[in-house]
Amino acid sequence: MIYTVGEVAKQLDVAASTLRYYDKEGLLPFLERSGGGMRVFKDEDLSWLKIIECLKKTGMPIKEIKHFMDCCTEGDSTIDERLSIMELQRDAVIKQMTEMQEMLDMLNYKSWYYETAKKAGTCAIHDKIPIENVPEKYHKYLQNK
Amino acid sequence: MIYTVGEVAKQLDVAASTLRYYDKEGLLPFLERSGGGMRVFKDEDLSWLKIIECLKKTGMPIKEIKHFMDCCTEGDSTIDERLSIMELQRDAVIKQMTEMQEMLDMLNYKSWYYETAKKAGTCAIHDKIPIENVPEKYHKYLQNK
DNA sequence: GTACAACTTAAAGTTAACTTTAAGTCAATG
DNA sequence: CATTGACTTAAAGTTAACTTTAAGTTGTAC
Repeated sequence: MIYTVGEVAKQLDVAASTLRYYDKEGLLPFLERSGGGMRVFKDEDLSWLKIIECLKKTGMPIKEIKHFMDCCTEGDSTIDERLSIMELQRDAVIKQMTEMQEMLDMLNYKSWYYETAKKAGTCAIHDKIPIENVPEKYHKYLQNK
Repeated sequence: MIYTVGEVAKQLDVAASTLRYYDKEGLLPFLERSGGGMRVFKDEDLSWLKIIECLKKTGMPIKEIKHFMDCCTEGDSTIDERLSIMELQRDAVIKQMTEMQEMLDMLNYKSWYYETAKKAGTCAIHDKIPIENVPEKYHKYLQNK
């Protein structure tokens, strides 16, 4: 199967203009054109778009993704570098997830805080709750004035 | 203890200009000033900065953070809304973490892919590896041409 | 073969979140 | 009380990642 830019955009839920922009920035070296100059996407190109999406979603800037794609085009001499790029990105994601978990913990505390305030009808309740009534996991968020 | 903008910037590892920008955008309604017009941060203000940081790191735009801070200033009549903001943000973070895990899985596959290519000296090895030698968890990334 | 929707390009515009600049003021030190 | 580093403001500048525009071309459906 082959697809136009609009069809691929719909499949991946991105704007067609975004795919054209990626092409202009050199992210899609695999892309071929029809006789009339239209972009022609093949099924295997969707795999490329998925790895690009993966790098983008994990925070890699367009220029670095281009560098990775340049390595892919260059061939086997860049295997080491590509492995290194993937490992570094994996480590970055693990770091991001660790931070996300910390943020989630804080949001859980804040949800508990406002649930408690809601039941009491006022945030002032939090000046009166004895520490032993605050779940242990939230102790680190309590202010030590 | 009280702190200047520069001291707080150093403590939280952000630029002082960023804190001034947040102030200008209305994110720091708790901030007081010295007689001479200098920003004065108190210890309890750091807790505010931490929740702002949490919302920011989980992708909330400045304008929405301002809205949350406006609610905080308004008082107990906004408890429901603040609870709702926290719960929605928590759900958003859970979604982000799920996606992150998928991205991590793909990066792990790609790392394996390039490790294998590195050992063989060529990416072409991947056309020759029988599917039973590909770890099960990576099967979903294999192209079905 | 003629509509017409979807494609093409280059160039300009948009948005968010800062960052920098310039000109001036504050506050701690010797 | 002068120096000096850190602060103040408003306004302009920066950057990334698109998005829109305008003018024109392609390809499919009737």
